[in-house]
Amino acid sequence: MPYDPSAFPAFAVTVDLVVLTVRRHALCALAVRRGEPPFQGRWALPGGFVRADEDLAQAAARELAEETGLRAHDPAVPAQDNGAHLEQLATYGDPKRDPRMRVVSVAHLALAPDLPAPRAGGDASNARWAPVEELLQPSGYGRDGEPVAPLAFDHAQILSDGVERARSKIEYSSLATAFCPTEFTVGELRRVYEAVWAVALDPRNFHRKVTGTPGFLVPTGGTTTRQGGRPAQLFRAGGATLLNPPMLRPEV
Amino acid sequence: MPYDPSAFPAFAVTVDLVVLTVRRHALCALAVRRGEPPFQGRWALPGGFVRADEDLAQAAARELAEETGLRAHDPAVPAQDNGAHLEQLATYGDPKRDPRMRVVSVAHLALAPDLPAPRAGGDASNARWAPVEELLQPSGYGRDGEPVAPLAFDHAQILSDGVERARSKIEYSSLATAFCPTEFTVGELRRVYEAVWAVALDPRNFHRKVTGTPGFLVPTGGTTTRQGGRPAQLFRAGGATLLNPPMLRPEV
DNA sequence: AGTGTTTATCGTCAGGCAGACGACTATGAT
DNA sequence: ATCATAGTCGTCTGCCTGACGATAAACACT
Repeated sequence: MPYDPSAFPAFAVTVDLVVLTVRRHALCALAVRRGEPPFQGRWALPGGFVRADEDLAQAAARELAEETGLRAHDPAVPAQDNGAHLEQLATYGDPKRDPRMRVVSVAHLALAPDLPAPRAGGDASNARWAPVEELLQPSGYGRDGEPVAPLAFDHAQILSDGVERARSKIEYSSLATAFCPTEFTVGELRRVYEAVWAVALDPRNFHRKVTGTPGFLVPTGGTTTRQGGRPAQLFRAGGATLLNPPMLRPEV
Repeated sequence: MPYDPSAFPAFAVTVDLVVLTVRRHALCALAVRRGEPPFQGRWALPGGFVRADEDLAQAAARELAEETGLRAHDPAVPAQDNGAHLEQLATYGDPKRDPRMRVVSVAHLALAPDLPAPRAGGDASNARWAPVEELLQPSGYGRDGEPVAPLAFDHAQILSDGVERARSKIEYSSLATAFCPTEFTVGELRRVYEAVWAVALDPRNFHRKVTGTPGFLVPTGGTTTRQGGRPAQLFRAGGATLLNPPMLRPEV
């Protein structure tokens, strides 16, 4: 298999981002409006070309920062604040996925706490958080009646894969805390699970499970009543990244 | 983000394969000897360029067939025989991973039953099954004293990721049957788990678990004594792809 | 033929964990 | 004061797992 540089076809390589957050009890993804053809005016996942001297993870972190202002968590520094979880998702390379040229896209998955407001290069009307069910419908409309689906290119497939990855990964890892602010309550964490899985969980069993798993949550000592009702203890994410035994997703 | 074709750097895109099998109670991977620089004479994972009109999965299936003669399972046809499991693993794109040029490699993971003999374009001396521990050592030597490690490029990292994927995936899926021939016994399946995880499992509890999981195994009616001892029932893989609850990997 | 070895298969028992759900606590709203 | 809301602690029951005893059916010896 010779590596003669003239013997292989040239590809463009991009990174596309599935950026997920939980807003108003719903799992939402970041979508940006396309400014030029093809799919001009349609919504798509944020993304862009990988630069010549850039690693794939670097490119994804750069795009994430450009679109949301979020810094990506360095996996080597688990106790870092104010950063989003970022991981490689999958790579999409159908020869016809972009009508103009051969583009291979390395999709990444980012999980972020609820953010003040989206921005896309400072232009708010060209970026939005939309519930994933809206984005994944064959033809979806947002609350303002504007069409938000289907997404451009194969981005519906990418988003679907990203959502499925997130849904399964919070089962056996502490990743759900990436959707929470630095300090959070057990109830807030439970509402994250309920939003991502779109199910209702028993508050008592959930409390027992997460507080009984060593290393998952560490109490900060403080309390809050920001959710109403009795004051709740505040926690922050512990060092444990794997949940064993896992949190079980209820059957249907 | 303009898509001007001159505005992006050109990449070469390859597929690399982690082909795993179980031989002589050990998890083995397919390695091929490099015929030209860089890393000439060293062992590497099989792989090659993605062609201009080819999907990534097609390219991986083609490389797999070229190197092993195996056809890849079509995931839409679960009851297919004589095919290997093939799935995308991850993508590696460090700018310096290939010293000559910018190469992005989409690694794939293939699981195959024990095969008669490896072949690399008909040249057996340039392909071999090697235990993954040998291939992953900082400097490993095969049973014949020939150095087999370290692998070329970043292939040790890719192999390590593939092995970890296989180890975790047989926990919660029926993927371990991909290492078995069409018909197999419970004991043979158990030896697959033991080889992949490098642990010893209790035959009685394992038998209870796999025969008690609906849809995992379907008896064919036949028996065999090819492992010695009391005749064992023959099974084939059932339709179930997910194991719930999962098979638990022992601690330690 | 008998004995040992190997592998397969069935059973038993105790501990751990999850689902269902009762009870109580501490806030803010009316 | 009363109610609604959310949080937290317990109890009970059933399922699953790990540890391990016992039996079954083949082959290899002697």
